[in-house]
Formats: sequence, C-alpha cells, structure tokens
Amino acid sequence: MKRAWISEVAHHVGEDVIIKGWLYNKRSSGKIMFPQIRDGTGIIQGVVVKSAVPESVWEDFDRLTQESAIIVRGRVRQDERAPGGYELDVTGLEVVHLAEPYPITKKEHGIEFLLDHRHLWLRSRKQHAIMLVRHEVIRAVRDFFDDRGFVLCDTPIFTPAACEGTTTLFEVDYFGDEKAYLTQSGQLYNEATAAAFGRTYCFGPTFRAERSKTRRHLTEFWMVEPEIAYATLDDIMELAEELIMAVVERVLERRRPQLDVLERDTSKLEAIERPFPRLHYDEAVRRLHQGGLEFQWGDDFGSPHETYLSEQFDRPVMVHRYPAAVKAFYMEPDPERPELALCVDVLAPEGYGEIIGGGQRIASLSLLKQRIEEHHLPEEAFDWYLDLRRYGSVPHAGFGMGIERCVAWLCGLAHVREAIPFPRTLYRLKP
RNA sequence: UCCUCAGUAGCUCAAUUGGCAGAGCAUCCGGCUGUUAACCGGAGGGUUGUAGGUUCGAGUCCUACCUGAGGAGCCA
Repeated sequence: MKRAWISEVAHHVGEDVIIKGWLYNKRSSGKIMFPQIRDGTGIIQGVVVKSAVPESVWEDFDRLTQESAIIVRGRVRQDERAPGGYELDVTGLEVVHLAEPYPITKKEHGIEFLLDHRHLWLRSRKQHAIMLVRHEVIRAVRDFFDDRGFVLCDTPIFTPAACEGTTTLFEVDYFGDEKAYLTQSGQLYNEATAAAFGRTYCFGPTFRAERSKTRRHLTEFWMVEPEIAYATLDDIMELAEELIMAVVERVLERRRPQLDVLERDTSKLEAIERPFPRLHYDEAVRRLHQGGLEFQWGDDFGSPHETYLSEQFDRPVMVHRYPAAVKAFYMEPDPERPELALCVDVLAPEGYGEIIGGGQRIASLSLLKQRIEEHHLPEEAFDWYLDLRRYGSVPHAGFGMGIERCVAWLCGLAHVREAIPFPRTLYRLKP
C-alpha cells in the first residue's frame, strides 16, 4: 500500500491507500463514524463502520481528539455525499499522537485569540487557502520577471541609512559601535544592480516602524521591486499593468478552489482588463473635489481619498505625477512641470489601497545632491548612491509591489494580517 | 502619537434600574448505521483584566493603569 496525498485521491479511486495526516473533525452516529482527515494538501472524509473494522480500530477512532496525528488505511471511493466528492472506506488506523484538547474549535473565535494561536490557525481551511493563493502570487511574480529576462539580485536587509528619509526605521545595534537599520526598500541598491544587469528585481521582506494600526499595515511585509536601466515612467506604468494582469490571471487560472473556500466574488477579478486608467494627479484632485471631498492641491492622498478614487473604477487605477514635495527625494521631476515628480501609485480596487508605488529616478548628480540637502539627509551616507550618477548615469525607473496587500485584495480579506503566515503588527510580535 | 470601542468559564457571548454570575461550543460520561459547524440526554468547569474608590450591596457607577481591536496621520 502506498502513501497517497489527499489532493491526488481522484487518481486512486478503487485503490487501497495510506493517508498520513491529522484529524480535522469527526462526526459519529452510533455505529458509523465520519472522520475528516487532513494532510496539508486537502481534507478527505473517512467512513468507519463498526461492524466492518476490528474492534480496536473502532475504539481508537472513538477516542481520537481534534488534530490528533493519524495514519489511516482505506479504499478510495467517489461519493456525492462526501464534502470533497471522495471518501475513504477505512480499514486501519495508527494513532501517531493523541492531541491534547485543541484550542481552535468548530465555532467562532475572536481575532485576538486566533492571532495568539496563529501557529495552529494556519491549519484551518480558510487560512490554508489564503497561503496557497499567496504562494501562487509569489510564483506568478517570479515567473513574470524571470520570463522577461530580469535578473534576481537581492538587496541587503541590514542597511546603513534610510532609503527615504520620510518613514521610520527599525534600528539595530550592529556590534556596538555602529547602528544599522532594517531595510524599508531595496530600491537604492536596485538602482546599482540595474546599472550592472540592465533589468533586475529584488524580492524580500521589508520593515517599517510606522505606528500604523489599520487593516492595510504590517511592520514586516514582503515586496517585489523591479528596476530597469534606460526606462521611463511610461515604461514602468506599462510593466506594472502587465504584472498585475499576470498575477490576477494566474490566480484565477490555478487557485479557483481556494478562492471558492474564501467565498471570493471572482467576477470582480475576472472583470479586470487592460488598459488600467491613468489619472494625472491634477485630474485625481479634480475628481476628489467633484465628489465633494475636502482636499488641498499639493497634499498627498489620505486613505479616504485613495478609496474614493479606486471606487470609481472596476480595475486598478494608476495615479501619476504627484507633487515632488510629498514624494521621496530621488524622484525625477517632470521636465514640463518641475514641481511634479515622474512617479506613479497603483491603487487596487475595492478599497485595498496602494499596491504599487514607483517612478523614474533622478539621473543628474547635481540635482540629486540638491535634493539630499533639501531633505536634510546626510550626504556621506549616499556616497555610493551618488556614484551611480558619476559613472554612466542614465534615466532609469522601477517600482515596488506589496505582496500582502495584493494577496488580501485577491482573496477579499478584511485585513492584510491574514495574507502572511506570521504577521508582525504594531503590538504583536508573537507567535 | 491621537481618537473610538472592548475585556465575564478553555472559546463565543448574555446578565433589565446597582440586588442569587448564565447559555452554546469545547472537555468527560451515556445514546444514535450517512453525518455535513451532526444531533439528543447528563456532568464538571468562575478571584467578572489589575489596583483603588462610592454603596447595606458592584460584572454593572467613578478614577488610574494594563491588554487588545477598529480608525487617523504615514505608507506597500
């Protein structure tokens, strides 16, 4: 008898198999029992008939607690009455470990309790589905860039200084005499690797010590950041659009069962098509005013503004050319209107907020120096970065896409914390 | 950092005007041969977040603190 994975039982109908897993749930009715067995790939309903199995097997099943580790033998059979369409007529059972009373029950739980038990919560059906979508999103992203000739060039997590002076950084003691910071973006290093390889991307965790407590914020999140030499703002807007389309299409193609478990309204994802609307900042402000929202030209959008703008479209919307004053120091000014930056934010539909931010970087050494000074940043920290403008400086552009916001949007989650296996938020560092 | 809300059994919640702290689930015991968060009967389970105050009497009112959640600002 061979071990079978539950996700593949359809190929074993009529065969005797071994399932190695855990007891997900159990319903019994006198002399017949229906254990739900999960093995990480899926859940299958077993059927244990008292008169058909040795007495010891029946008794062992009878005393099984939720999440006990078990090895079950039986024959696979197709049956419409079973939740997954297939059943296992059980013939044997080995109890690997009898679990203590399991804290996560079939009834509802509060979010605090579930987050405290995140290490166990991941076994639950919906969390399991979310992680498979996340996996697919990450695979789609890597395939997208790899297939287009981008080189994966990972950037450091310990950094000596801020990438952008604006946000707060986590400070780390680096062997006593020096301070290091956890990276908040790989972008500055991407600019170096793009000059070395033409097209690069980095993909890793980033850290923001912002005291934000909302459904869109984590202190540790994953970001993919492409950077292209000789690219302009228009080039990367095009690329961002293609990337999002590729990810949406891939998830719809390969993860429908998971989206069904999550009760995601997939028609909202199916409706997404190119081109995405491109909204000049001026036009965005006009729309806000038309909608009766209070907003001052020159400010950055707050979350209510982003939500309002994204609600007007059935697909992601790209807002470009924000005032340079509210953006990072390295943004290239629009040659036609230098008070604006050649940058873009992509806002996800349904109020999921900014999923992509990027733009064209300053190519001129003197202008970059000037901006560093204007932003009160220490120039010596950017020595190496300025070198990129000394040795073959070219126009270049790139962007960053937040994986968790993307997953939360695709899954229709109420909060990004469920889009990462072990979320880190302001007041939560465990488990 | 600021604003709002919450904390009662292992979990989710209830408790009228300040007047005997209760239910479902989980656990344990019993019943049930097709269950779908199975169901039915029984049992055990409590320093009401902490400290103080008001009162004959506080889960309930007051003060401070702790913990958590939602939001703002900032951001992906």
